[in-house]
Parts: sequence; C-alpha cells; structure tokens
Amino acid sequence: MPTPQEALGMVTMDKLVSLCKRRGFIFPSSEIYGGFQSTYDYGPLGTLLKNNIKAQWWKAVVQQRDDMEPLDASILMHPRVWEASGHVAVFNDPLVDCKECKARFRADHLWCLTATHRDESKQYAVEAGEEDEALSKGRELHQIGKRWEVSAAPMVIDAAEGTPQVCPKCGAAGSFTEPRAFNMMFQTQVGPVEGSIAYLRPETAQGIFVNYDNVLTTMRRKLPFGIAQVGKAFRNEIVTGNFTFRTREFEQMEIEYFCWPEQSAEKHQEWIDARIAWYTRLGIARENLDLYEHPDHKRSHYSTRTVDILYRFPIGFAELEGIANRTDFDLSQHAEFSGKTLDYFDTKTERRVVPHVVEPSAGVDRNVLAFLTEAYTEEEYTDQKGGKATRTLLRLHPTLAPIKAAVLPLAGNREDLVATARALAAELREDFSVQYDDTGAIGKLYRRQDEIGTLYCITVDHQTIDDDGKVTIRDRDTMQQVRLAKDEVAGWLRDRVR
RNA sequence: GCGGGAGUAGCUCAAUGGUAGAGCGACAGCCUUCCAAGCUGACGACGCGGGUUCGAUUCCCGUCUCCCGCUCCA
Repeated sequence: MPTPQEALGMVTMDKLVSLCKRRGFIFPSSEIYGGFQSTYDYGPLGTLLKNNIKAQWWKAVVQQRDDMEPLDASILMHPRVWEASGHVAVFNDPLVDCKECKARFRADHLWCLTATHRDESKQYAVEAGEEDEALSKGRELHQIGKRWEVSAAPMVIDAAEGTPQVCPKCGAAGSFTEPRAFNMMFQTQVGPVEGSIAYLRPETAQGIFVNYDNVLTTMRRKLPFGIAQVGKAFRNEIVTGNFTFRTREFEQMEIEYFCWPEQSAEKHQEWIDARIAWYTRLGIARENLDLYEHPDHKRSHYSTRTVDILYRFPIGFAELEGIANRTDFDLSQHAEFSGKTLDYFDTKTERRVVPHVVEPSAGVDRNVLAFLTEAYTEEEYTDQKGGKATRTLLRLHPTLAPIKAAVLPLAGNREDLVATARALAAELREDFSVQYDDTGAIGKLYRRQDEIGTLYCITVDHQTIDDDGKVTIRDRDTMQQVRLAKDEVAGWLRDRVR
C-alpha cells in the first residue's frame, strides 16, 4: 500500500537513502564493521550540502541582522549546568513495560484514580503527565458521573502494598516490569581518572545561556539581541530511526533571542515568520510546511508557547524546527545555581529584569533531509531509442547545491578539448565547487550531474577552440542551453549562485 | 529495551545442501560533437560467530545491523 507521501508523488525514504549512498551524500557509519546503530557519515557531497545549509543559516540569522551574535561553545560543560537546566531530572525518566500488552510507560506518568460515591468506590488506571490531566482523562475514559468524588495518586510500581498496579492499556494487574531509569544524557568522564563525570550536551542552548553575560558585555549589546550557535548535541534516545531523522548524535542550529518580558510574544511570532520565510526562500514549498502549536500539557516545563515547524518528510509531516518561548526560566535557573547575577539593567530607564528568551531550534540533519526530499525529482521522458526513461535530478536551491558547475569536454579523446575544459574548470574552482568529467558520452555526464543537483553543465566543443571561444551552458532544471564566451562564465555563475 | 519483518556486488534483484548470476553504476581502453549510444577488459557479494553435515550462502542457534510499531523530540 502506498504511503500518503507516495500517493502525492513524493520520493520514498528508500529512494533517498539509496541515492545518498550511491552518490556520496550520506553513508552508514562504520560500514566496514557492519554499521553502527543509527549513526551516519556525511560523504563528500553531503558535507558540501550540509555546510551550505549552515552557511545560509548563519547568513540569514547573523550576518544580515544587526541584533545577532555568533557563538561556538564547548560540548563538555560543568555538570551543574544540566542540573540547573533541568536535564538531569527530565532526562532521567523511569520507564516500565507491561509484560502482557508490551506497552511502555513513563512510571511517573501512571496514575491510580479512586472514584467514590456514597458507599461505592472504584479504581482506575490512567496515563497522564500531571494530576489534573489524569483526573480529566479518567473521568472521560471511564465515564465517571459528576456525583463521584475522584482523586488521583501516582501509581507506585515496585511497592508490594501500594496503589493497585494496573496497566491502563490492557487492564492487566501487576504486569509491570521494574522501573528502569533511562538517562537520556550521554555520560563521560573528564580526565583519565574515574569518578569525575561530565555529560555530552543534549542541546547547544545551554552553551548560549552560560555565555549570555559574556556576550552582552563584550559586544556592548542592549535588549533585544540574540546569540546563534551551530553544533553537535547528543541524546541517548530509546528509539532512533527513519534514516537521519532521529539519531543519537545530531547537529543543531540554535538561537536564543533575549528580549524584554513584554515583547517576548511579539518576538516569538517574528521568529516563526522569519524561519518560515527562510525555508521557502531556499526552495521549500509552503504547502510542505506546517505549524504545530504545542497544547498546554505537552509543552516543556519552561515554555509558555511552543510552535513546531513541520515538514512533509517521506515519513509524513514531522518536526524540522521548534520555536519556543522559554521565558526567563533558563537565566533564572543559572542565576540561582551559579550564584551569579544574570539580570539585565537598563541604565536609561533604570529598569532591572531577567530577560525572556525566544528559542528557534532547528535540526541540521533534518534540514539536509528536508532539502533533499524537496529537491528529489523524477522526470519521465522518451529516450533516443523510443523507450521510456527517467531523469532523476535534485532541484536544490543554487546556494545549497553542493556542486555549482561541471565542466565537460564534448569528447574525452580530443586533447585540445580536454585541455581547454580543464583550464576553465581550474579557473572556476577559484570561486566555486566544480567538477570536471570526461569519462563518458555527454548525455551520460548530464544525467550524472543532474542526480547530484549540479546547477550548470559547461560544455567545451570544437567551436570553442576553432571558432568563437564560446562554451555551452546547460541548465539543470530546464535543460536549456545558452552559449557564452569562456571568460564570461565566472561572472555569469557568480550572478546565479548568490 | 519489547514485539514483528529483513540482511547476497556500489545500487536493484536472482539462484542453490556441492562456495553464486544478471541489470544498472563505478573503473580502464577503443569509439563518441549536446541529453543515461556501442564494443572490449578488469574489479566486485552470500553481515558476523557458532552448531548440524563429508560439505552450509542455503537448515538451526546466537549476535550485529536495517525496516515497521511502542517512546521522545532537533
């Protein structure tokens, strides 16, 4: 059965994975050792694509704005950072499995409801994040009448005489495994001596918060202003998968935007709009983006509003970037845990606040996957022999395409064509990523470049040498050709790949 | 981690209890003047470990990896 994405003519994940492997974008990591779970390596073209995406991000969120600063903080940080941020607690969920129905629950999300009415009393089990939610969920699920008094208590899994242990899903009693702690943070040790632990950061954001004051003072900033950072983060996810969509090691492009408390809602919306505009400008169709407003009970403990930007991946709409209003939570926590003042004092108005923070947090690897998904195109055509054939191409935005131009001699056995083409390629390499290829007939070379998204194929023929000094430039998307003087190619390209 | 499915060449697949073929791709050579032409050549795989067997890619067990679901989120 085709997935909804296939029905829309979208590329399947299998085809993307295959192309990525075949053309040097993304390889399974440690492949010669049989691979390593959920890790991937970016190959030559994937590296270029990923770097181009990050470069466009830096340009849009830092270079082209007057209110942003870049930062590159270390992955290892003081362990107290993660106590302050809440990650030690939050990322330490105790999980239990129901042995009967195989469902898995967070142990702290299981509740026992007791409903009483006069002499009658009933007990129910529900799964919920908080007590209020448990109560309303329980009423709904078990249709407890209004006259019933209902109370909720956390289900105690390992106590022999605690609240009843009943699986909310299948109703089996006493079927839970012992709770096991899943610490989502990778631990490591600092120095060769055991005992001094540190964490691999589960988000780059905290590196920004702990440097907030440094940046503020050294860069002479005033509210509002933001700090941007790109870097690796690590989460010991229980479940990974869907190619590079969810991996334990991943890269983030994060912004923490510090502002006055009363302007945070407005800035939040501005960033949502700005980020959508960035994606669409780089070629993502607006209808392939969707917004998801986190309902109250799903939102992180620190956030007043969180909006996800979803992309229509081959697996369906899924999160590409999360934009949260984190309020003053992080700076307040760090002020408390570090004992340092992280207030902002405005000398003009003599007003003192802890700034509020808007956080647009995007996944680099998901960006790569999204842009590849969007770009992947198969065109049917009739070949020279009259048969059906498919042209596969990546319609990547000019700034993102890993290779901007390929220089091709029309025949690889003509030394003069080869020499001229090589010289032109060398000249263009000063400014662009360029490939030279003479290993096949021209049609084959075109197809090869199409599949990696090369913007232009520049062909040197006998006229170039014998006659007019012009080369043929062939467009990836339209296959249209124009002839242009050899010396004008660099300038012509420059106008088109900015 | 649990349940289900699957691992044969770079990719897509085939066959077989007697150690494996193809198409495409990639490589070398010849040829080739604009959209995957042709010819020649060389390279290239049974995920790993163990068991049964005279002999295992094939059967069994374990393990690893991948896919789907449970969970979480960039």
